Amino acid sequence: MTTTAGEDIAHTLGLLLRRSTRTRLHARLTEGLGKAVDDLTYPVLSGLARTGPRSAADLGREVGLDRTTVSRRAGRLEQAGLLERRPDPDDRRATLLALTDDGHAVVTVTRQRLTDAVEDSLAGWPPAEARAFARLLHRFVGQGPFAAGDE
Amino acid sequence: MTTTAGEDIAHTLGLLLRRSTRTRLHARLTEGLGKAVDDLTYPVLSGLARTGPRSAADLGREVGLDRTTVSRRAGRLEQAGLLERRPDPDDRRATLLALTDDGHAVVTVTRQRLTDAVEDSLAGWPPAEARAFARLLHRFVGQGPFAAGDE
DNA sequence: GAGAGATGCGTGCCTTGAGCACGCTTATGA
DNA sequence: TCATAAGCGTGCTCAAGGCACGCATCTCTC
Repeated sequence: MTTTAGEDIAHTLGLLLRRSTRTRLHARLTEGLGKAVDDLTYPVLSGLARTGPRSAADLGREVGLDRTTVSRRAGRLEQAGLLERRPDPDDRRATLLALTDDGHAVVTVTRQRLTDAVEDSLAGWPPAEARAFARLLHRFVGQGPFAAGDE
Repeated sequence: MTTTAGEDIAHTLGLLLRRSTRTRLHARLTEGLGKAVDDLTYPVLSGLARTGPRSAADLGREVGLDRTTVSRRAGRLEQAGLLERRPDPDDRRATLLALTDDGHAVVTVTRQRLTDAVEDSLAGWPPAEARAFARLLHRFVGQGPFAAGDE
């Protein structure tokens, strides 16, 4: 049976986005980093790594969660020593969430593990195909049905 | 700054797998299909569509959920008329979860919407690149760090 | 400079969802 | 025929999310 490229890609994306696929990958990437780093709390770490210290409300707006939810997740990471709360020097009402050195290390390790896993799976590929795939994937995700755009 | 293909792909995958990305896509694909079809219950529908009628325990094993969890999700879909419970003709203890015609329609519509969205985003691509991307993505997901393999 | 409204955060409360344990029904095998 | 296993529903408990309230601080206007 013939399929169009769109059908084929849609089907493959379905597999990729499946919950079981994601949780397996997440478990693998964060193995041994402590139980505080789970699929709920890791986005807090990586969100802070991306932008530097900021408030729970700000981070919550980005990820679509209530600020109290972010704050409680941050609390678990704080207990694990991966994150600290510091008073905002410019606003004494505000509290900034900031990664500790250990917190940065967790993000670095996790990202490196993903990169390693990807490179392992590309090991047998002709370098030109790997680069072509990287380029096409980047373009697709940037403009595809996943781009934020409208909200 | 130069990046390897692996780094680039890993970074792009990070974006793709982000929760906000997924929930936005899910909302878009299931819009107007009734509130019973959410990100928790849809996998029940698609799981049944994939294999035909089967028990909650069986489906739960596949997706890594307790049978009671699957059964309760199925209950919501049943109330919405998307799914029905039928006695297993071969085992009077067992109950099979089976899609109704409406349930099949929901899965069909959702899949079609994903295909359409993908094809829209490929509209400006040279057909050869689209086909190449489909092929490379399929290969990557099949062998990459996402493949089940070890459990 | 002072007071009113706005903004930021923590905490209590309620709802939802997940999984476990128990009990009942039906299969299976000695 | 009876003991054991297997399947399912339901009650219970726990974790997590969001809302609302209260308090502290900021900002703007007069």
